[in-house]
Amino acid sequence: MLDVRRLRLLRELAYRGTIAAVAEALTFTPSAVSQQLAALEREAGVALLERTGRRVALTPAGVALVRHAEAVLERLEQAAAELAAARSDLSGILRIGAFPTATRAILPAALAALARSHPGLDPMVDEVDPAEVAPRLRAGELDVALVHEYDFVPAEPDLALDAVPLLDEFMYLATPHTVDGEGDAATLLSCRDAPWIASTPGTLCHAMTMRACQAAGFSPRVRHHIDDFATVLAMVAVGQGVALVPELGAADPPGGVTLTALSMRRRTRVAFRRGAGGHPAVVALIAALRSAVR
Amino acid sequence: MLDVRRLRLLRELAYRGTIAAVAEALTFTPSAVSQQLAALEREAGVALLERTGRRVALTPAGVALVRHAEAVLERLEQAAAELAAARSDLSGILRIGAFPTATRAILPAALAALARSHPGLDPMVDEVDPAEVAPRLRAGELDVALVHEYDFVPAEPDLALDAVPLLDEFMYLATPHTVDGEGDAATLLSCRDAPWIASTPGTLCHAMTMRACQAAGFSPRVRHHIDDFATVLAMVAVGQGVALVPELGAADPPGGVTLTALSMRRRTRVAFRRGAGGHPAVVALIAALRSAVR
DNA sequence: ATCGAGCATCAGTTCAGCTTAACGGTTTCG
DNA sequence: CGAAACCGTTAAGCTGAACTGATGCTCGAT
Repeated sequence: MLDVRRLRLLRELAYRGTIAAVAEALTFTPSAVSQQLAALEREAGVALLERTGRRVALTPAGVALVRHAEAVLERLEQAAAELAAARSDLSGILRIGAFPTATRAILPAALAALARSHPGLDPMVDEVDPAEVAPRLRAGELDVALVHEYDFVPAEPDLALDAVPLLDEFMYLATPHTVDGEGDAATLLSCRDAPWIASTPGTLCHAMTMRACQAAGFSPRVRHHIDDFATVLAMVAVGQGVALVPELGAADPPGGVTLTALSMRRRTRVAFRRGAGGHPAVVALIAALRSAVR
Repeated sequence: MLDVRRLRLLRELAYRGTIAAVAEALTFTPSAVSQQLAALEREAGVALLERTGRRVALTPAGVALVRHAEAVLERLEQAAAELAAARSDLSGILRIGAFPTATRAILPAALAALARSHPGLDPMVDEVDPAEVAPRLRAGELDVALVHEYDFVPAEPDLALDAVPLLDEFMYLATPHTVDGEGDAATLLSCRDAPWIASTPGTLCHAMTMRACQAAGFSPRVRHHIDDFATVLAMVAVGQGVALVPELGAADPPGGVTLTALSMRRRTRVAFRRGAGGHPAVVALIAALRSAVR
């Protein structure tokens, strides 16, 4: 019988590309991963890995096996969820990943609701950029995560993960009040020469600002890199630049800031390992999140 | 993550009912099985087994988990089959279970065809009564098995196994020639007072004879217990009794025997572990069997 | 040409899981 | 009603699988 732990390593290799990365993700040494994958190949009787240069790549047989591994792991996840549902007391640790805005705007109310409905559950929050969510969910470092995607930065689908929608927001262009008034509403293009405030490079929000401007036909001149939208708005208010902010980040704008709704939207979803959608803790958290965003 | 080896033990327990039987089937000690199931329960966090008297029974949660175990094991079987199909050379041992008549009437030609088409494959035949096939397939002691079922002895469906039809035969009533002729054709009922020849008690064929007679309204007086149908017919020929024989067992009847076709049928099928239907060795054997029965 | 990154291999160690042995409870049979 | 057979559990000890750490090799980049 094929060893499921080894199949898990193979699946992780399919996502991460190198044995070293798999080892780091699952807190093993590369040596252990290499040995286990070699054992899997011996079991399989077919080459699963191809040594290309100093890396390894999956053979077609390896890719095919990964698909089976996904299915098996999904079903095991489902079984675990059902067992958890069968337990009368819902307790234990629930590791939640969330992007900063959600941590501030949604999670407090959601965790309060969760504590009321399921006092035995022990939520642990990690601030994680959506770009890093998928690997950490797969690796089991997180159980649930809040992620978002922008019109210009669609999330690629992940066979190992599943998600349900939570929130659908407008994006706003934040500009400082000008003394003489602007007459027309601000547009992306009208800000092409203004200094911009974006998030830290490498984050999804940073990519969103860059691509939105590029789609409007220009490359923004970014002066500040700031992740917290409240801070961003404060900077906009004092004329340090313009910025794109989502509805959640613009809930309580300071004076001196004009918010112009754009047609761009941001969709927030709750992601989890495929098969874990029936887990009572996941169900409970989703319910709490929904109640928190009304 | 739930341990699949332990899930396999749980599934086996669902079929066999006692830990001792599971241990024997998988060649462990009862102690090992007990320890592993205890570990599984600890992992699950829910009671899976109920101690009732000196036995154990599955709780509802245990039954539910077995369903997941079936699905996981099926998918693993499928993955193994696909890997085998990816191998250029089809080699290795193929363990075949067959009931005696099939061993004699079908397998020689089938194995010859198999050896021609796949010389690298190493078939090993075990004579196994259909009643014992299911556990041995599940336990992995057999890879493929020829089984049959009679109208009166339907095989109960097994979630862990799959099967494809191979052969559909008439059953014959074998009676000795009488000197004065019988006028009418013999019927089951006309033989109610004759001595009967049946198979060894405990086999499917034995059950078939008993139930067919009971359905006709009488209880047969069994004088001989003989499994080989050629021998049975020889005994019928010398007036030692009457018997029910399938078409395959009556291919070359000796003189002195009258064969009367009945409306009863016997269906022969090829069984294998669910998910292994795509295994190239299984596919090859089924093709060889089909060619052997024309 | 040299250095770093990445994978494979080997030896050593640790721990999960097996066996053996012994015990307690339950059913069955004389 | 007592004894024996059966079944499951627990404790103790041992074996082997799997992980770590060290070493070597190959490829690619500076």
